[in-house]
This record gives sequence, C-alpha cells and structure tokens, in this order.
Amino acid sequence: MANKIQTVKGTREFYPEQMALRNFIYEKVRAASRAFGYQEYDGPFIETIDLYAAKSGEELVKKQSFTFEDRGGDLVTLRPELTPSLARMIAAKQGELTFPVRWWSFGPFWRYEQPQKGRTREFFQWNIDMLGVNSPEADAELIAVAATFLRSINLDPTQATIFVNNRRLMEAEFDKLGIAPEKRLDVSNMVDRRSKMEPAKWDAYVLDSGLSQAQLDGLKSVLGNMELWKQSEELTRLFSALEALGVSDYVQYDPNIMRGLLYYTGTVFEAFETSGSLKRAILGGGRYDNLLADVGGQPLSGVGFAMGDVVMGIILQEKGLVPEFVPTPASVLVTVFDEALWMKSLELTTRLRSAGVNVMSYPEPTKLPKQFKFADKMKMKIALVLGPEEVEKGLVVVKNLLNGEQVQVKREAVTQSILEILNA
RNA sequence: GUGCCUGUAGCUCAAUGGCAGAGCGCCACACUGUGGAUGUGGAUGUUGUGGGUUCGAAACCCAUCAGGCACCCCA
Repeated sequence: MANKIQTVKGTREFYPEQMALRNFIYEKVRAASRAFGYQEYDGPFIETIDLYAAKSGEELVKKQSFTFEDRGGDLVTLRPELTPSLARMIAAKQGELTFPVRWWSFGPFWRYEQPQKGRTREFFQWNIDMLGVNSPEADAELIAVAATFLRSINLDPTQATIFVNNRRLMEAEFDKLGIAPEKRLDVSNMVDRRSKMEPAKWDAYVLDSGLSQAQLDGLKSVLGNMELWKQSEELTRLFSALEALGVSDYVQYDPNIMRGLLYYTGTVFEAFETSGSLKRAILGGGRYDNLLADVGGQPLSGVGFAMGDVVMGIILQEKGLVPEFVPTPASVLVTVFDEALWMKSLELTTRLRSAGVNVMSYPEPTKLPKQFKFADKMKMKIALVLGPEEVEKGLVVVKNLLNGEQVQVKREAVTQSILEILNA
C-alpha cells in the first residue's frame, strides 16, 4: 500500500459496474436528445485559457480551472464548460449552418474545486442547446427535453421538479421596487442564496447590502408570489407550450430561481430532487442572448441546459433506479470438459458467434463445478457441456441456468435451443 | 483557498493505552459429468502514509494524503 500511487484528488475510476451506470445515463441522455431531433457534437477537451478569460469570471479562470503550461509555453486549460467552445464552433460556420441548430453533447469536464458528495473535479456533463430562435416555445422545448429525460429514468414529478422563472420579469419587479439596474446582479445573488440561509440572517444580509427595509419587504413579497408568472407574456406562452408538450406535471413556477450565471437573460430553469439527501441542482439552464458576442460572430440567441453525471448517478442509486448490473455481455458459457475436448468447445463458440450469439468459453480445462460457479457469478443464462458422450453422438448439453433444466440437443440445433431460452 | 469530522480484512463495522475481532464475501472440501442452498475447515491485515510520546499505540500528539460536512464557488 505504501508505494501505491493514488488517483488524482476528485477523480473517479469506472469499474465495469460504474461504467454501466455512466453508459446508462449516456443512453438515456442520447435517447431524450434524439427524440427531439438534436444532433450530437463535441469540442476539444483542452482549450487555450483565452477562450475562457474572455467571458467567464475571474473566479473560474484563476481558481477553478485546471490550467498549465504546455511544452511550447502556452497556457492551456482542461475545459470547465462547453459553451465557449460551442460559441466558437457556431461562429466559425455561422454562414453555412442550417438554423435553428439543435445540438447536444455528453463528455468530460474539469473544475478545480473542493470535492464533496455530488461534486468531483472530473465529471461528465450533458449539454444541449437550441440556437437561432428566440421564443418562449423554444424555451419550452428544452424544458420538455429535460422532463422527457427525467421521465425516461423513472423519476416521477413527485421526486423531481423543474422550477422556472424569467429574468426579465424579475428585473421589471426589481425596477418597481426602485432597485437600481447596477444592483440587479447583487440582488440576483441574494435571491440565489436565500434558500441556503436562515431567514433572519438573509434579511440582515440584504439590508447590509444597501437595500432599504421597504425594498426588502417588497422583495420578499415578490419572492413569495407564486402567481407572478401570470404577469409575463413570455411565461404564460411558455406554460401553454409546456402543456401542449405534455410535460407540465414536471414544471413549476418559482420566483426564487435566478441562476448565478451572468449570461442568462430570459427564461431560467433548474431541476431539483424534491425528496432526497442531496440539496443540489440536477440540471440547470436558460435563455442567453449574444452567445457569439465575444467570439466574433453575429448576435445569436439560444436556450440550453447542462446536467452533470455525478448528482444524477447518486440520485439513481439512492432511488433504486439503476438497472441490475449484468457482469458480462455474453450470456452463454461453453464449458471445457477436459484437455482432449478443449478444441471442440472452441469450435462450438465459433459456430455460435457466427450465428450472432455472444458467447465465451472457460479459458482452461478445469473441474466443471468451478466452471458452473463462474457462469453463475457472471450471471450468465446458459451453460453448454461437450463431454465424450456428446462429442461421440454429435450432441451438446444445453443447460438453462435460470431454472436448472437441461437438455441434450443435436449439434445443429444448439443455436435454436439457445435462442429459445434467451428470448423467453 | 478556510474550518470541522472520518480513515482498522475485499465490503460493512467492533476493539479507548495491554495478544487486532465479528458478519458478509473469498478459497478448499463434502460433490471425480453440473452453479445457486446447506455444512465443515481455511486465509484474511505493515490499523491510509510518515514521524513523535510511552515499558507498550489502531487508540494520545504532529505532519501528510484521501473521503465526508459546512464555507467559497457553482460557468
């Protein structure tokens, strides 16, 4: 142990069982994306630091990114997010892409943060965006993609909810309270932090930040008004589209959702698990204007969201929603009776593979009980036995490991016999 | 980057300064042409790592690494 080299802090190793979970998430993400016609894409995993320095905050670039000098002396960064790469890719082909662009991606990202439950330094993230259309109905589509995903993993609306708000609506309310435009960002951060603080402390914090008692009272009244959305044409249109898209059971209006990001300008949304141990967002996104402003393209509006695999994986495990792990993709084992008949078993695996059956043979002649135990532990469904008697008569023993029944069949009928069991 | 908690067998955890243990899992046998169940037997280990205190340390102290909780942040 002393000389064992550890993994880098905040990274995970994916043993086959964890890899199966990651792939499960990937498959569901892919299915939900494709159901709405989105195309898969990806960007580079390493980028120059300038790509992020342009738009992202100082905190991100200086403290929360994996940045280092390459051999040529350039500063490169392991990507902490995908949006800047997306913006550059869109800008580079802005004249030839067919808009609206609907793109999705699932890949690795890195952030130099303090690891905790639900937060690692290396993680996978689903990004999905629609670019070139600015409408509440487009916003609704992205929310519907998210809801479709939640439904596909059997997280029902009582377990996960997507909360929606609109920044323009909130800014109008801030204006009514006499909050100066330059204080909007501060106030947004206050709203963002409210759920994490004790009410009395939050009040003090707001007053400390320069708001009057009247403004504080007005703000609390706004944040308690769950009917506020009815004053916004964008949100009323959004909710009727969500109705038509069949996902309104997953969505709720909540004036407390703001999202920390600077670049959101309209609809914002965030999904939370409503009953679990994690108080972290499952996914979050919203509408942003001027995506291409910093990479030299024509102004382009878009809407999208991101979802990390870490929180999602924990939720799936805690809720028992992960499919049972099947150790091997081959459900048929051809046993090896003894050294003399070894090659007969190999020949049999070849014949079965030609017929499209995933099959493995035991890798050496050894006692049959050991081979059967192996098949059992690997949760295989069928074991074949080729002993002297079978070889002589041109037969094969097919044993159904699920119910223990076994039959001797002619060699030519083995595939048929196997398929009957596997398809049962 | 800050504070606190934790780290013992493959896993979950006991042992509070005096011989490092249990359950599960693992291996062997009962069973020489057949898995799961049962029974019997066996091995679990530099107590995260490095140092210190002590006659004696898994335990106390210091450092370090990792995980967790709360900050920070959440693009």
